[in-house]
Amino acid sequence: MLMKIFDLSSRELNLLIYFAQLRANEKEISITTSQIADFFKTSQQTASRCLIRLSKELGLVSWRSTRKGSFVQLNPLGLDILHQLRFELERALYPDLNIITIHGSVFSGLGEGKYYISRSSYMDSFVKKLGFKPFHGTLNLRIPPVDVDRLDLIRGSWPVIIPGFEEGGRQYGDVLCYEVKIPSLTARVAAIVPRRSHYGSNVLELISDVNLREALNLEDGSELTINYLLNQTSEYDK
Amino acid sequence: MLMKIFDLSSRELNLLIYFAQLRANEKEISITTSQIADFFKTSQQTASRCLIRLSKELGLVSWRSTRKGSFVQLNPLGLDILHQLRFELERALYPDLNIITIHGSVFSGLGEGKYYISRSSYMDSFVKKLGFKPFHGTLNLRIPPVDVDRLDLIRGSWPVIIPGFEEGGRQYGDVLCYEVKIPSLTARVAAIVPRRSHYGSNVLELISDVNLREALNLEDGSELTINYLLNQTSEYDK
DNA sequence: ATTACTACAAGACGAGTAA
DNA sequence: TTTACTCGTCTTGTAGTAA
Repeated sequence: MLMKIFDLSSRELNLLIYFAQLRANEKEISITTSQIADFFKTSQQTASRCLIRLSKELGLVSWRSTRKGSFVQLNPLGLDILHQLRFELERALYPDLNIITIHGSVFSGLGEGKYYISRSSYMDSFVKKLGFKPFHGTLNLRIPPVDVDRLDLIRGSWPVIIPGFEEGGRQYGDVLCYEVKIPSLTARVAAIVPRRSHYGSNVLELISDVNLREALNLEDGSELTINYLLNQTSEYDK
Repeated sequence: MLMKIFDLSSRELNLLIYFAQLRANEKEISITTSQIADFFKTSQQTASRCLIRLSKELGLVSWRSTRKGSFVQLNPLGLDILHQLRFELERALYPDLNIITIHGSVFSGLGEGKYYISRSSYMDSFVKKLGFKPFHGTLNLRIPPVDVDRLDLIRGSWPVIIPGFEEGGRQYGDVLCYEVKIPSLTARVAAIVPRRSHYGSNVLELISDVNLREALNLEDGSELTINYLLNQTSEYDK
């Protein structure tokens, strides 16, 4: 489950930041509870308890402890919290930023997106949560490096969550959507991040109530601009 | 006094973010404690106490309450907290960012900086805290808009604090310094932000143990590049 | 409506300590 | 050395309510 920054104490939040600064999102790092306690000027017991809660209760870090020390790694949900915080902070410090524009170039995927979104359980949720029935296909966009930072900012915002399900013994995960606009197109469009917390990735899938390839006369390599509005009534506070 | 993000509870931090998103750093906003309580899914009483602590105890917001509601404005120290958080978060999410480069163009000030830094009490602190005796003058730099964002990032880091004092019935405030490097110059250099929390401002004063104008052969309008190293042993945890 | 007090409940913290 | 338990204390949140 996606978690919100409100649900964390200041110390837990700061601990996630501390771990990320030590590159604990890339690899497991070695640390002791006393080191953490020293850094936060608190007791070793509190540091230990904090670590237990972050891993067992909240699932934000992977963690194993031995008699000689602890080993910690941020997991995707933990990184997600930090990106949420970044998003809220950017909105706080730059309230004039109302729109995030990113560019992408169209490319053909393996048709996986098409297969996934056409599962009826997903389809029903799309209609219910986004208010439109997607065309049975997705448009893949590759985002240039210079725009990935802004894409991560979008990922840090609270998504429309299309819940996962199980079908035929197979697990289908939650799908995270962000409603976007394509300039001079009235159609409803949403960007899909198929797997949770793929920060730094440079691909995006678009769904729409129309066939975007036809409507915009796109082919592989075509450039496309999408806009994300920051101050739309968000599901953040629900 | 400058405050650290560790000293705030999660709710206080989130409340500052919330206020800033409502543009409470520019102008006083009208809000009720029940609205805050709803937003954070807590009680009206807790919201009230939180507000009291943020204003009376911590001095991070200006606040007046009436029988009909409250009026809140972020003060510079509150904004400062958010920039500190942004700095730590950027270091967390982009740990490869080790150096911040900003450009500036030299201009002549009114000689105020020279007057200020040559107060003996400041001078003594410079030697003690920075480890060098500044040349009796400052170099003014004007930062182009595109680099102001990075300048704010530097301002969000924990500064070397040169304490203020009183002399002849006049108050001299704390001076905040950030040690920087000028490429291909071995001299010690520090950037000064004369007044606290001037986020968004586009000027900077440099002090150094040498006369920078002479050493670099600078005149008004000359371009200068300065580097700020992120992972220098920081005073952050002191 | 509001804000914010008091009183009590729930939760967090740290000292001591076992493993 | 570690981690992490128990337990007493202190802090923080909420309900009721006054202004």
